[in-house]
Amino acid sequence: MNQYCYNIEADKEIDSEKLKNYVANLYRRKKFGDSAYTKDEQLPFIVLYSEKDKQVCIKMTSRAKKNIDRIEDIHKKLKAVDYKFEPDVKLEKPFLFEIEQCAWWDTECKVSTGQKWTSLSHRGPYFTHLLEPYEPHGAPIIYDSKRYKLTPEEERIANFYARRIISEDSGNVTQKWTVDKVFNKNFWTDFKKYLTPEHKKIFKDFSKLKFTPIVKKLIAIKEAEKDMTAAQKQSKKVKAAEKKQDYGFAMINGVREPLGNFTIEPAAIFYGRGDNPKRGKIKRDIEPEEVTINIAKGEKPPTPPSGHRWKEVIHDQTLAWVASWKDPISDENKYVYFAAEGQLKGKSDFMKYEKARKLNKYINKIREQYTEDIDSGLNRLRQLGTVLYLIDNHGIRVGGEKDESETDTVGASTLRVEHVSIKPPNTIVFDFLGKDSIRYYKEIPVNDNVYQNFKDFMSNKKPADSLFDLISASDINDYLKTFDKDFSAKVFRTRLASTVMDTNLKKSRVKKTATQDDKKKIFTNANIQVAKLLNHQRTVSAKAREAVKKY
DNA sequence: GCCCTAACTTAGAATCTATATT
DNA sequence: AATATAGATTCTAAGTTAGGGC
Repeated sequence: MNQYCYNIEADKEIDSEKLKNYVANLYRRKKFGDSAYTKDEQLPFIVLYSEKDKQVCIKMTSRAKKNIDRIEDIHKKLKAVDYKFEPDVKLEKPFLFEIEQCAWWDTECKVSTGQKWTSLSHRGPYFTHLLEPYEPHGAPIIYDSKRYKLTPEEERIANFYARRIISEDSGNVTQKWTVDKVFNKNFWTDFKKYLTPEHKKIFKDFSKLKFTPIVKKLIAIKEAEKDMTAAQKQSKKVKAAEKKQDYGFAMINGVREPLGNFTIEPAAIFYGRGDNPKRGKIKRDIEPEEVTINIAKGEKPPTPPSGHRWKEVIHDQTLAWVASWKDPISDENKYVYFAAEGQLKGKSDFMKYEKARKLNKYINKIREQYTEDIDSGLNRLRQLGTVLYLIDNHGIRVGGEKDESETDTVGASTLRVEHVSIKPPNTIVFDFLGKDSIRYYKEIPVNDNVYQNFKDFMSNKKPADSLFDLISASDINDYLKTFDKDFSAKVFRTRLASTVMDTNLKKSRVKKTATQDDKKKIFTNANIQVAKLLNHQRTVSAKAREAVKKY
């Protein structure tokens, strides 16, 4: 992180801008009577002020070792007088601000199941729409060749659509949503709810609405940002960093850890994947009144934005989240969690691989069992065995039940007759949309029993009928629980991917003479093998995406 | 027991940013 | 200096599953 902070001792209100400037000057050589730095000798840093922590911090924008050495050298030179900003405002000695790492593999930091934490405190989530109110730009919308000035609220929503037009015109996006009928219909239905009664009367037909002036305006704003002075750019960086400093961390079990997403999702267009029937709808702003806060008992609950209150404050030690609200589009809960590098996520990631390791020990036994079941006299068992065969050998997700308001995608247990075809003598062709509507197309050779089962489960059924009609995801998981409580369908996918990675990486160990470059190639190749198996889109860049598509 | 959903993991798309190239 | 590129980061949608509630 390379950030150093000073605690502030003050008896009066602090002029934070003045203080930040004072601290910045400590890191400019002039302060110590030396000759001024040349342009490229200047230290790359920004200065942050945190009201919440009563701290002022210097944060490096480049992590180069030589810069850190120079910073530390300056700290050694600081004298008592340097710590005195004003008669009543003093700084304490600077300390290295680090994300404290709690070793989750170590007993010291053991998070027991059930109880996730013993102490928990935080600043509460950030509400962009309340804390950074929308500033209208005034560009009009065109309806039937006439210009209409929008209210700030109308304009804000129109911006969402205009921004999408800009992204699509840039050619760097994969979807052309603005020409999609359902997307436009959903957007228009919701946009009307934001229009004033007068505009609603005039704007009758979405296809007659033109966003061109707004598009132009937004592009101009972006261009202007590029032309900002260095100082303006710097001040933008400082603002973002200060926000993160104040809202982006929480104290858990006495350790300061970063949160993953500390802003409540702002209003936006809902971009569902594939043929999600809700694509294009407008996701509205969430108010503090809808947000539940989870914090330790006895800890002071965070202050909501002024004029607002929280829906509820709870103290539940079995939960890993800090704030939650209901998403109005999906009607499902959204959460503010800790970032991946923290103890909770670290620990559960560790346990995930431990489960995969355990499964690897049992795998032969389980294979023996389901191979026998594939050939069972009971149809239900034959289906269970066949689905497990797909999950185990081909990493296909188990697939849960879905209703009509969701995208029609499937997994192994929810495959329908229309998703498979048989290719004699022994090949099954899979062609279906999986998670995120990613197409899964594979021709898989199978043994006689599996082949026969597919034939049987397809016969006398309509294309839209379920292939494995006697079982569901929970049956698969129940079946796996008979081997061990830690096993579930997803553990197979983790085990399979880990095994493929391991096998491929071992190739680099075979040749002791392998160069760094060779190793890199082997690693890249191993990654590709895993991605192929798991049917992942390797979204590295637009160009790579294109290449993958062609392939 | 079974159904439902809260809570948690996984993942693609878009955007940002650092660096290489011209 | 301007532009191109690739890798990192951000954002949030879409899965899975344990366990609560009947």
